[in-house]
Amino acid sequence: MPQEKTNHSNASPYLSELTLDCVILSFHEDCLKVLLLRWKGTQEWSLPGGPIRRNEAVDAAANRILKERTGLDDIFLQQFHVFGEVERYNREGIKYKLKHLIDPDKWYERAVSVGYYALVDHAKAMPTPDPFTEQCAWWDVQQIPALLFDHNRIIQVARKALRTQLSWQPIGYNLLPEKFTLPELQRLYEAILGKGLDPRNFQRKMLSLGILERLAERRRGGAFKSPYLYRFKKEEYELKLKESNLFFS
Amino acid sequence: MPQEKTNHSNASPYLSELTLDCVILSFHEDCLKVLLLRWKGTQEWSLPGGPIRRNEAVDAAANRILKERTGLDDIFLQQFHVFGEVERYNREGIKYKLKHLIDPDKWYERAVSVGYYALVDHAKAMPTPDPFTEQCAWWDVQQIPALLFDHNRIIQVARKALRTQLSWQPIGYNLLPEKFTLPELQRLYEAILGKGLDPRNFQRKMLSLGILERLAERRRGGAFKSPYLYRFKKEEYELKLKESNLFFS
DNA sequence: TATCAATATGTTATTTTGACATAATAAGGA
DNA sequence: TCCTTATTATGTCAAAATAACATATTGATA
Repeated sequence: MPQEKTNHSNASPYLSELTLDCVILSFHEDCLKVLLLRWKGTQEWSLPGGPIRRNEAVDAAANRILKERTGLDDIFLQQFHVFGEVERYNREGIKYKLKHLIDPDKWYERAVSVGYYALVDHAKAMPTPDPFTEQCAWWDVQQIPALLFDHNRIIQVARKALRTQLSWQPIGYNLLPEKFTLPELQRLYEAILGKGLDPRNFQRKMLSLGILERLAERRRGGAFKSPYLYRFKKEEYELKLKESNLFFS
Repeated sequence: MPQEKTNHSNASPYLSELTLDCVILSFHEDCLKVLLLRWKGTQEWSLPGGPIRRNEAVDAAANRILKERTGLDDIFLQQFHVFGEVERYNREGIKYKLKHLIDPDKWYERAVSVGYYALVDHAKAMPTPDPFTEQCAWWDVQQIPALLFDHNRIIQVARKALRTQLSWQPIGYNLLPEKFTLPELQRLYEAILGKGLDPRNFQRKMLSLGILERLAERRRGGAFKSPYLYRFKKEEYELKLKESNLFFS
């Protein structure tokens, strides 16, 4: 509902008050990784993100950024929180650190940010910097440095939202390669939940969801018993994603 | 992460691209009610909401609007979705319907809206219109008319989010009076979930959460056996609100 | 005091969960 | 070729949670 105001036909093709930040997660070497960008001429890192075009839906902008930073399309991308504190964006320290890239006088007064998280296949993603940055790399979520803006907090909130999602929706479709083993899936769950799980109980629970298909193939190459390969049953998986209500069946 | 742009020191004290909408719910006569506003000189209804001040956090704005429309403070208010489609706000039909209130030339080009829901005590809320509206009233969620903007959809999404919340968090602290009976609580759950529940199973499950305290008092006045009154144990309730992870205990 | 409507309450079978240990296998090295 | 080692696959049992089900009690009213 609007307050009356002037219709300032802004020349910029971007919204000036709203941005988004993407917590893009992958799973590699048994660790959760998050994609970060290093700003040109600095050692300062931040989340991928950016402004929203005036003719672009917010969800579309999130998909665009995911595509630009990883080359990936058609990925499960979840809004999880709006970061709307007044001082989250415009802080003198940041302006100073980035003044060689952005004129401090042209800094946004304030930017509210919509947080998204995405889960992608580590092997398929092609990390790509944006015009302000010169490096795009995966960081172990356990070893993230101090980031620009409130991005450390955004990652914390995303991880909590992801843990919550895990409790009533399946996870893993985009995070794992098409074929994977149950121990791999278990390690993914352990990485997200931050704790170990019993393999027997894990298998029982996972299989009971009815979203996994065991293949005849096994994985070879390790110095150990060959594990079976599994694949998600796409339809059943999507169905579980949509359901979501557990209480009182 | 900003694109470089001009720092247009906007004269308006409000953000021009971001608004919020509040789905304020209460429970009365065994039905879920939602608070709606009727615009001056029209029969058009919409959700409470509005713009965000430039020096105000988004969550603070939601609390302000809740306070302005109901007189209530300190209520559980939950962000549940960002509505960011390009055409959701600026549609010719709406401009025309409201042209006697807002100059169509001064209409926002686009407004992204953050959706919040709140659960309030029907008896304590004082429905109060805002400057654009002349009536503020409770509507049964089953009987909502066609609303302005995308507000019907916003209510649908809010109700779904609420059902999901119900599955892993307690509900009812602000929705019910301080003292209430188990059948009342059950009817609240039934209204939210849209289905009947078995009273014996409901009681067992609710009591097992450890957030209810049975009082010595009973409610008098009905032509039937006096039900016991209960009260939420605030601390345990807040704890349950914070926990939230159910999967693999 | 009889009736009525709503409330309070308990049992059982089924399902789900959590805790727990061992045998099988593939590779690599002796 | 065989032994070692790391990893995977798998089953049982007790406890807890769930779903399904019906009746006795009470307070007001007629």
